[in-house]
Amino acid sequence: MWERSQMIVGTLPRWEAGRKARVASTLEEIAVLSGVSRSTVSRVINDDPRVSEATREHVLRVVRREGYRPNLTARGLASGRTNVIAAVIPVGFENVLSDPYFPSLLHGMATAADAQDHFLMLSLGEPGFRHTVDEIARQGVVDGVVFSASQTDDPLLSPLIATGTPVVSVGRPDDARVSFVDVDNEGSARQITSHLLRLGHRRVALIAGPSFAPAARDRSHGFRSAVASHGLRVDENLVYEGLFSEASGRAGMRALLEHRPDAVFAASDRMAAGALNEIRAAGLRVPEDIALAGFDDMPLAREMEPPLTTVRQRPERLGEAAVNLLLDLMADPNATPKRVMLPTELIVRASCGSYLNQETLSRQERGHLQ
Amino acid sequence: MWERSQMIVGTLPRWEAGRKARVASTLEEIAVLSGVSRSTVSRVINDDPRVSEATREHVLRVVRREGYRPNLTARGLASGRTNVIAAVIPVGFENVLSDPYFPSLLHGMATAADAQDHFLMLSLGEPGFRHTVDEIARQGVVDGVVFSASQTDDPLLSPLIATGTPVVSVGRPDDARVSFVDVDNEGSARQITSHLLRLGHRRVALIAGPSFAPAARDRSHGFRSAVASHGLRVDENLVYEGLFSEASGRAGMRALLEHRPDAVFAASDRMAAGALNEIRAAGLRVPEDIALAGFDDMPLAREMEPPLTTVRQRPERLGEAAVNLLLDLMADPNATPKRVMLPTELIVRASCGSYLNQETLSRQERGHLQ
DNA sequence: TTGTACGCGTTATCAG
DNA sequence: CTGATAACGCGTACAA
Repeated sequence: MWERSQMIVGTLPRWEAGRKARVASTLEEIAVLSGVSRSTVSRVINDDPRVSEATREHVLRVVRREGYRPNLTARGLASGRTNVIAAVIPVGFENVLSDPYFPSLLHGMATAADAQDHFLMLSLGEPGFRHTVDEIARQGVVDGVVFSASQTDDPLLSPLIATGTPVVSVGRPDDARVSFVDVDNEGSARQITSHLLRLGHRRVALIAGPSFAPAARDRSHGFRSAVASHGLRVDENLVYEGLFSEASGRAGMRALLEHRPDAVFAASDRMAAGALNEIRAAGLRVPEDIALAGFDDMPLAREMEPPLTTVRQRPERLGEAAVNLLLDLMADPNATPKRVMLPTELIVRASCGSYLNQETLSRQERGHLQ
Repeated sequence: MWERSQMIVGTLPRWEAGRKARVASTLEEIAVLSGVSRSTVSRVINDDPRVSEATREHVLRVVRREGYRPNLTARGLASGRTNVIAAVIPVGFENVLSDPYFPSLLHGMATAADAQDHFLMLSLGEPGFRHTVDEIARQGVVDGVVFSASQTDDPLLSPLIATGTPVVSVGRPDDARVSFVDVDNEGSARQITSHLLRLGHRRVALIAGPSFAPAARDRSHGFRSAVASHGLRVDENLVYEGLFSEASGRAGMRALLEHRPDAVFAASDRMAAGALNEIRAAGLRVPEDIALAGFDDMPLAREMEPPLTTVRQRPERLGEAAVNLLLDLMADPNATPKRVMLPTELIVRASCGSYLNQETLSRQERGHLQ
């Protein structure tokens, strides 16, 4: 049963409609008002040192009085730079909804861009859209692009690179020419897997992410490396490849249970959540029967029962780092591709059983819980 | 206990560094290549009818062959319009994280903007940021602004309006001069309250949103209007003003329980979730002892136990409508302020007890659940 | 129907 | 240190 409220389109009482504040709005006007040439005003605006302190102060006074702001379009045409960078987020809409990763990432990018006097243009890059990133780049509207795809061989990337526009990828892309920022997926996975092994677990299973995603591959490598360095063999029966989703985590756990793991590392918190449900459905307990660990430290991780041991990454920092790297690249056009790896934190909670160690728990609570 | 993985900055192997594809990139070049004047090419690009079919086809062929794209900066300078609109989202970062409202809204705005050949510039408008919206507008980088604030008397709004830039607000603002899009908060609240009353509840309580928010005020009015139209008096002991947050919902419910309500309408799903927790903590059941309804239809609403009866609004549609209205306004500069009200849907789930009516349940399931 | 010429507001390159 | 003046790439009256 449902009802619709109707759609209403109306008109508001007319006010003092858009009375535009009268301000001097061109270099020329400021020049006349302060009795110097356009060029001098331009120099003042751009902090060019070749201006006497006296005229600079005088001109600045007029500029402030008139509330003058340079027209960025004209500046862009003359200088060839627009001070606009694009954020391309070609991920399905579902993903954006289910997880605060992208809002955080965007927030970080917007913060860094603003701090460096740049503007951020949003491009979703979805299949049905008319304007693709490379087109936008070729129309000269942006000076550079931060590219954040879920599939790192995204079809939008190649044409974009071909335009010669500086690009930074968030997450390691397949194409080795592009600079990128990323968290240390492999090292982090090795670390959390080692944590499970040090707690005494010997049949540690892996619910991996999709192998087409570099991040997933890196996490799998970290897992294997940790198992090997503890002198164990990786039992391929204890490895399942999922899709980062809760459903695939659940399916993976169902498959793995036959092989009696005593611990599971899921390469995403969502898959860990699915695994937990399946473990419960099988009548087993976490962490008493099976220890569980995830990756991402989504809000979900803290709210799970028991709270999930996981790897914390900070999407906001990724966004900031991506923009800063991009601006570096833009400053030095023929720089070599660069990469920036951001640190992660291992967040130990109850799901892996280490809460049995009281000292560990209290340190954890002081530092990171809640 | 936690460990940090280290930050790594490295350099990638140098590839065929940024080989920029060679393309004809100005009107002039195209003109030469096709043996006509710049103006003619310009006319072709802009679909000016005053071009013979023959030359049009010829020029278009060259344009396509050369992969020419007009420089939007130059076009902007010449035409005075940049085809860029700004999305201003001056809400705390926490809000963006906790709820898919803003990602949805942005998605809708991006979709509509792209469909109409416009670009979307993101401006968070947070207190610490250097570049405020009005400044951006005055620098001529955007043709119009969609403003989506939580507080509708946001200090950014007045200076923005003073610039004369077309503005559309998402949600009714205090300032009557600005056009806006909104959902019918009052009508929807009246509808869901009536639903509770029709189910036989007589002591229906309200957990309202903050009175500084027009949406909250409108929902409160709708509630009161429904109660009155059922011939009842509003018991002010059964009204609590919260902050839309879960914590305030919980606090509100604690206060209301003393006055023995048999139903509660919370003006947001988050407050409803808080209320549910408090009801549980008091040893009462939903819907047997107290019926519960919310507003928003966040994903949370479907996942609650019991699932929450609520009002569905579609932030994505709001975003599309806002952009479309803005473009209308931009096309007609001295238009009067307009408003667009979007429909909502009453989503009936188990939390209000109407699941006792089997017919209602099955229709609901067919149409809207899952 | 097509071409000429000017203007949009800035930056950058020259002379002075 | 300052001031002309030429780009920047495109739109658009106006003329042809």
